[in-house]
Amino acid sequence: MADIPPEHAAILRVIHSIPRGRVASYGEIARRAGLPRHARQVGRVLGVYSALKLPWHRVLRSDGRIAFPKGSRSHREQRALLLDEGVIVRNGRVDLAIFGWQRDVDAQLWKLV
DNA sequence: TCCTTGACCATTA
DNA sequence: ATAATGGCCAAGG
Repeated sequence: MADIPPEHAAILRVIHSIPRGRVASYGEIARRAGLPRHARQVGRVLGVYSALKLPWHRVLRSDGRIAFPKGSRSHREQRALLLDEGVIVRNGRVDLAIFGWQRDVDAQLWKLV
C-alpha cells in the first residue's frame, strides 16, 4: 500500500472536517492545512484521491463558483450534492457569506433584516 | 534539468 | 460582472 505524503494527509484531513451544509475554498483549505499558497495542490490532491470517500463537493473557488465547467458531468453532480445538504447554488455559485465555513457573520445578520 | 499542465488566486482594466 | 494577467507550486514527461 502506498503511504500518503504528510502534505496530502494534512489536506485530506481538512477537507474531511468541513461541516455538512458548509463550503470552503481551495485556498482556505490549503491555509488550514498549514500550506499557504498551495491552492492548486488541493485540487490536485482531490483528483488523486478521488477514490476515497471525501466531501469533495464542499470545495469551491474563492469566489464561490464551482470549479468545473458549466454543463460538465462533475459540475452537475457537485451542484446536486450541495443542494442535497441544503446549500443554495444559484447559477453555479454559492454565497460564501452564508455557507462559507468561516462565514461573515455581519453579512449574514444583514441579510436577515 | 527544462517545459508544460492544472478541481487556483488576487489584481487590474 | 467578465476577462486578461501574472503569480503560484507540485507532478509528470
